Amino acid sequence: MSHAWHEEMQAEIKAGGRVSDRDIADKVRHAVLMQRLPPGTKLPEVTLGEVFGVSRSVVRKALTRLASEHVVDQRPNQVARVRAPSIEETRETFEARRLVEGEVVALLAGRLSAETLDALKVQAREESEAYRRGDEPARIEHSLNLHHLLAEQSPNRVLGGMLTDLVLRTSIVVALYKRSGLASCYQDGQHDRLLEHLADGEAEASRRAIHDHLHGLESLLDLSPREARIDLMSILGRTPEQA
Amino acid sequence: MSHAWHEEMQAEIKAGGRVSDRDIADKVRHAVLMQRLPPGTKLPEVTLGEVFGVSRSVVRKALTRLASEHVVDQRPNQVARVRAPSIEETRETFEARRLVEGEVVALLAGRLSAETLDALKVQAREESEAYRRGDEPARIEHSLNLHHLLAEQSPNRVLGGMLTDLVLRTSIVVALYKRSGLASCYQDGQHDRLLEHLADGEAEASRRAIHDHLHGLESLLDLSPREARIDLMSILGRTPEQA
DNA sequence: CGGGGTCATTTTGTATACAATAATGAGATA
DNA sequence: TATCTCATTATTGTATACAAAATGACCCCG
Repeated sequence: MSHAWHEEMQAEIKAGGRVSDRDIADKVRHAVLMQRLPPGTKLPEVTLGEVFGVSRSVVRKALTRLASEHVVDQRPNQVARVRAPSIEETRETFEARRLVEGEVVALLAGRLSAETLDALKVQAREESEAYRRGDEPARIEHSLNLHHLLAEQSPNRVLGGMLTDLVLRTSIVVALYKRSGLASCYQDGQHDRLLEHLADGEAEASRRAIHDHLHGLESLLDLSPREARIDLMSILGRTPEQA
Repeated sequence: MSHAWHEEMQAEIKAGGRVSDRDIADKVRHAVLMQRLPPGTKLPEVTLGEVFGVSRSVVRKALTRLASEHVVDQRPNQVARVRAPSIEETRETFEARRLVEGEVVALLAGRLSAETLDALKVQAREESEAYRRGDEPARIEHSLNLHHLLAEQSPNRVLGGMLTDLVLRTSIVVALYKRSGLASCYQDGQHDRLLEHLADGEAEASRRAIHDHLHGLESLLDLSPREARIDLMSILGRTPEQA
């Protein structure tokens, strides 16, 4: 674990009251999303416990939760690590998300209340503004909020839950495989177009918009199998940062 | 928890060696599927621990795992219970499964090896035979095996994992909402038809076959909202069996 | 210089003790 | 008789101790 993140967490802890396993999971998940904890990072139970001021029991539950979300790799008798999905899994995650999110927005088209539509627009605008001023963390945050809102609003809650999971997994692999040159994966206007179709009640157009959006996002990644960055890393045992 | 199940488990434990949280989760999951543990059944940690001869630590992990699979309801400071999905959730689960399993079989059409195709046919035949001789538990087992095989063979492993989850959840609600008069939810020949389309490489026909199969299955359930069996049960605090 | 094995260290797995919270039931009161 | 209160009990939440396993370093030997 990185020392910067370490101290940041401890500071936050002092302020608040007790921390639950959910709190820990939230913080770790967020750190992974923000690339503060790169894939392969070890997450020893005692260390995490010290960071958050709780015992291993609570940490273990948090790690188990994160493992069920595919954020962390938890194998028997081994320290948990931030997961590093393969290139193949990345493609499959995108395919799955296209299927599920496409269906969700198709179901959602024309059914959104004015309030939620406004909330979605706010996130889209904030995202675009964050992009313009070069604030990538904020940009990611707002993009995530937008898709998370869509998942929450899904008339089909089961599909909504699956979508929440897929949005998380997609974000992780985007952070992992983003072309090194690229500063951001922002695609101008795509969210706005989706929102228009949703407001107009055009189910199939909404589905297409999401498909295009996700295909575009995937195409911004470096998924060339030759390099096999991850495999090399794990094979060579190069662990980004230890506790 | 029922006493019959209780003793059965203890007997099994004596035979085998140590039990892991995964073992416990497997056994409980299976019992739920087989309706040995009806929805709402309390699952106190100490009791389960005694049954399986382990301490609460292991039981807790097993319960957490089952909760992430939506088999069990685990709320803070309350005893875990076998989940009782609502009628609404039942419909949504079926809808989600149609989407996902439809896509999986479409991807799978024409890509199955002769061996797996044979394995699938074996399960279909065994299911039909179990139905004919009135062995409902065996019938369910083979039907589950068939769909589980499909999920495992999915070229897209992410979709495959989601399908595994949905097959489980569907089975639970089928057990819950099966029309009381019906002895079985077997639909003659539907699995065979699907297998034919898969062998012939007809993706869209396979998708339709699954859709029909699942619509048919759903129509065999008693999903009339007036009765609201579950809600009544939970409101009246009627707990099927205590520990 | 490299391979392999042994031992100390680290880390997880499990059980248990105690604290905190929720469920239960008895008894008093209207 | 119904209901409210409060003590009792049952159950989960958390921390800790010890066992088991993996890790890593070191040394020996080829």
